[in-house]
Amino acid sequence: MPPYDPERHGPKRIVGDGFHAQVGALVRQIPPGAVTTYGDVGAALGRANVARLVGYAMAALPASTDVPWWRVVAAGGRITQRPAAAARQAQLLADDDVEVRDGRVQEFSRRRHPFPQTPNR
DNA sequence: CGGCTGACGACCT
DNA sequence: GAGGTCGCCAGCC
Repeated sequence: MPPYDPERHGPKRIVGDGFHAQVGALVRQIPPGAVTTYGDVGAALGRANVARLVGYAMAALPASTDVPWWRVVAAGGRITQRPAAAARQAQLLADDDVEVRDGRVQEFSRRRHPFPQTPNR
């Protein structure tokens, strides 16, 4: 069997109020000029060690999404994606007046979005 | 139902 | 700094 091909079958859909949907709802709250990390989103949901899953949730977003996925970066403000996608993310961040240089969000700690931390479940 | 895939991060050697 | 382990969601075939 050939692997799943979004070019042919379209993007995965995110349905209901599962983990991916909760991630999308949180990321939607990030205003222009702010950024967050995969780990922070998981922590804001009261769940440590799910950074990877947050990354998966971003990867599953349809192209038409209203979720500002480019405001989610890796720990320390690093951009970790395929080079082509990272370039697109850097451009979108630049549109937010966020500077990315050498795969790094500049002044990362100052731009990090303060999510209200939900208690660990 | 089972196997595969995919934008991470803390911790360890 | 470079590698490996482990945690654990959700869609598709």
